[in-house]
Amino acid sequence: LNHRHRPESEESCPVCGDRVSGYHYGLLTCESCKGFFKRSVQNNKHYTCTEQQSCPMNRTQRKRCPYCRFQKCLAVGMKTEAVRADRMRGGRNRFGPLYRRDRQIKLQRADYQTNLSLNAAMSSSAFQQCHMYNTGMPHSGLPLTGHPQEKCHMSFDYHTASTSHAMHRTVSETYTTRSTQASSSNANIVDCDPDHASPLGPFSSFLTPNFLDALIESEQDESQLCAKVLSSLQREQANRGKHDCLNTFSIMCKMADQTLFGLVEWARNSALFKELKVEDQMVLLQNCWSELLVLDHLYRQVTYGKEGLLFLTQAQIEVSTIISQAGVTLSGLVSRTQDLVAKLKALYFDRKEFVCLKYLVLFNPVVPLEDVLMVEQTQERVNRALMEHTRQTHAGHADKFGQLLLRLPEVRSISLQVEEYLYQQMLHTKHN
DNA sequence: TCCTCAGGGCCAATC
DNA sequence: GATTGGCCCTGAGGA
Repeated sequence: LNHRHRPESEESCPVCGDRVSGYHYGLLTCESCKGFFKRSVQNNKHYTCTEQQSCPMNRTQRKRCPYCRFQKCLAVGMKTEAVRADRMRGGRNRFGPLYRRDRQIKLQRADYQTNLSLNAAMSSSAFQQCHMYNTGMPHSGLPLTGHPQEKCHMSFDYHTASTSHAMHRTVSETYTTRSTQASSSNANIVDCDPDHASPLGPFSSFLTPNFLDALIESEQDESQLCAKVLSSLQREQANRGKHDCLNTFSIMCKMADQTLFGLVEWARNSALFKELKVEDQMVLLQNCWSELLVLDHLYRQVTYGKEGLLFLTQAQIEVSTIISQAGVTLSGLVSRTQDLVAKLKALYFDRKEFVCLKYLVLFNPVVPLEDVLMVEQTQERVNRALMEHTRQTHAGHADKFGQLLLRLPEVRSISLQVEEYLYQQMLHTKHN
């Protein structure tokens, strides 16, 4: 058999969904995207998108927009530095160990999947089984006895990445290669794109008086985010077949999974965040990923949720249903979160305030950083912007600024409980 | 020493 | 003429 048709080729390409032919430039992709990525980097291509820079990417439409295709290649983790500048053929590159680890992870995941299928068949509680699997840690193949805060440097995998460990993996792996490649082809391509060029650099828009407006403008479109999460769920369901439907908890976990990727992308695309060194970016993200996730969930509930219902993309799930199905810890978490949602609703929590809180959580100077000053200054600027915004838009509610800041410790507390819960599940599943 | 597999190149097909 | 994508060649590293 040709090596391009190994068992792993059963997987679909994270860029276009076509059949995977092997590891190419950092992860499993199809032959077509491999070639496209290679040509783009070798020829230093800079494409432009005639639409909204969010063109659909699948086997039939991948040729329509090279800009979106290349962006997707980068987003899923293809590494420009794996394209050889000297064009030397054959041999191995320095990603060999990464590919080996990734294979091990996939093997372990397959083992877990098999075990869980057997367990599920013997258990009366399908919910419990599915919920343990979908919290995702066991199949990540990471050390199970380490401290929760232990930093893991595992391979980047757009499809398998889940929850906390995967977050560390995502942050670590995505950044490791960039940090060592100061003159990466990726940077060249983006920087020389006339559509992205700015005489003052990427930070220029934040030198304007409308600091908060600049922050909001750089935010991802909410409907596109929802569409991404939804299409991911649909893909997942399509892969499972009609007799193996995702349950409520599975859906929640999958959504959290996708949301995490969205949040990492949000941070990485932020002009303020890009000003930091890669090492600092990693430290900040690893420090606050769960808070960002909780905050994102809260905002969604405040904006779209209804009384007694949990908003999940396009479906409303009764909170009481989740609490009745979940264990003590999880139902407690859901209740605490819903309490906080009620408080934020009472404050008329809006999108600009949500964005400010996200930046305040991200730019947290508590953790050890090289450029603490920049992080502190950003936090102060966002603080001032939030204060100014609440003063202008809620003149009758003098203390709104203070009330919003008081919610952050609660977010932190819930996020720590979420992490703790996930690690418990991880250990529980391992022992079983 | 042989085998593996992820690089690059080639070229017919397609745009 | 440019781009795509499937197939083949190459060669470092592991067994």
